[in-house]
Amino acid sequence: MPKTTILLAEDEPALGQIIKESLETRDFNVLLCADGSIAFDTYKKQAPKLLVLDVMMPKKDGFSLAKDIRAIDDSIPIIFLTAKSQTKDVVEGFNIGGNDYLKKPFSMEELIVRINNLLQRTKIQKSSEILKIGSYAFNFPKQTLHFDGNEQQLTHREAHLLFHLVQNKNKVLDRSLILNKLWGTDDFFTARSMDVFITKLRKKLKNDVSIQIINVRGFGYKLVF
Amino acid sequence: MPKTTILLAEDEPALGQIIKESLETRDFNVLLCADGSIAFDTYKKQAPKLLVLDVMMPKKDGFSLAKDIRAIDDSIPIIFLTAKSQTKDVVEGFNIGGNDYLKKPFSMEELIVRINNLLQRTKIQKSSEILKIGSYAFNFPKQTLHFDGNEQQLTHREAHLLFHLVQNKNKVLDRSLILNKLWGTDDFFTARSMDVFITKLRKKLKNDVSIQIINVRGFGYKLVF
DNA sequence: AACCAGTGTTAACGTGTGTTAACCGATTAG
DNA sequence: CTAATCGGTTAACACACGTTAACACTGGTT
Repeated sequence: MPKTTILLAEDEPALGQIIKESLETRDFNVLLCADGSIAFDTYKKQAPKLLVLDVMMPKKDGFSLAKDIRAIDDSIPIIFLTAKSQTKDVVEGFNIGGNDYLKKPFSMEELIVRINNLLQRTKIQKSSEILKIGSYAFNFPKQTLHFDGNEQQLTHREAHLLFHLVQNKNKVLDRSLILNKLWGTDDFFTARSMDVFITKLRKKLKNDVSIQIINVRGFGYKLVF
Repeated sequence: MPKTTILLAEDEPALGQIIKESLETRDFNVLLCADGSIAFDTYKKQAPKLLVLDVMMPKKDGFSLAKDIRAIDDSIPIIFLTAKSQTKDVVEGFNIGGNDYLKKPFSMEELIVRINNLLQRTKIQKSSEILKIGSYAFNFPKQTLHFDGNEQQLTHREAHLLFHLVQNKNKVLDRSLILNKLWGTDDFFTARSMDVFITKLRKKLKNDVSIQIINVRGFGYKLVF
């Protein structure tokens, strides 16, 4: 079993090193970054499984970093570390999409417990990799849709687009967000391409009439069922 | 829209009452229980959506209670409250299957943020939220209006405007308020645009003559039925 | 190398939504 | 009574999106 990689963004070298070593004794692979902007590059290159971000850092702080990462990845668990004890910051942290929040000083054991808790949650989500969409069953890793005993195969793009729609069900999924995430750019052609895939998904989901992919003009799409 | 019910198990009456009242001002329905065994009975009878449990309580403590509830329900979010600051307890809390852990003293705002965070994660589908408007059935998430078996599709703007009218039924819905909320600005053109949508809604609701969107000159509109 | 099947992109055309404009009636202030 | 304002209604318009099909690219097979 390969080690789980954790990205740790902490500007204070001494503290960062201690946390890194502690986590490594627990069999994690730790990428220590001294600043948010370095962390962002490292994130893109190394694809860690979890982020531990200090809020106050030079150049790019933890909140700003989290915001950028959330724009392209809304499932990776994020834990904030902070010396601030104001509730305001906790609130902001959760609003950005952080999953947990630890006030300094904290004990290593507590950090480890929270890391394991979050990892387990995402593991459970992944193990129940079959998502229910109305009377359909959507197997994301296998890229299949089941309805009433029959299976249809989805393509890579179809599956990913549907996955994001499901994750944001009953919420409007922003057009440019998904374009940037799946296509990498948001221009005229990719937008038209996306329209084509929406059409394809609607066709493949038409057996259950209670499922709808609703367009919100100028914003994006909303999956409801 | 029914309120979300939260079960709060806290043996100290003064603290329990304060938390209860604070949560109630945030529009939660709170079941306050003075002990774990009472809480367990209440849980079974009332089926709350989330648990906030004090760890140290007479008769039956929070951990023991959580263990019993987890045995029959492994999805309900659990938040532990404790005066203990030992990491050992945090660890135990997560092991039992708690989702979050707050050390006393904590700020109410922080508790509320964590509650909302957990609820959002396990959000129950609001898609079954069907509002009745006279003899119409209005499904807001699906943007549909049902009357006598037939369905009409509403556009995004129509649905939102109608939603706000319904939420303020029999009350005057302020013009500029709704303009700012739906359009973002309140100028001549958006105001005329809104008039057009009022016309559209009146047309789509004309099957039931008892429904009226009444104009209050200079103020706004009132939906009555 | 030629072929094929599968996937995604581009193109072309059609449809729907929301904004703007124009014209009208109703209400109210002076 | 008259002018000014507000809202009601319809239609024209621009543009975002829907749909279909043709096209191009990829990787595998013969």
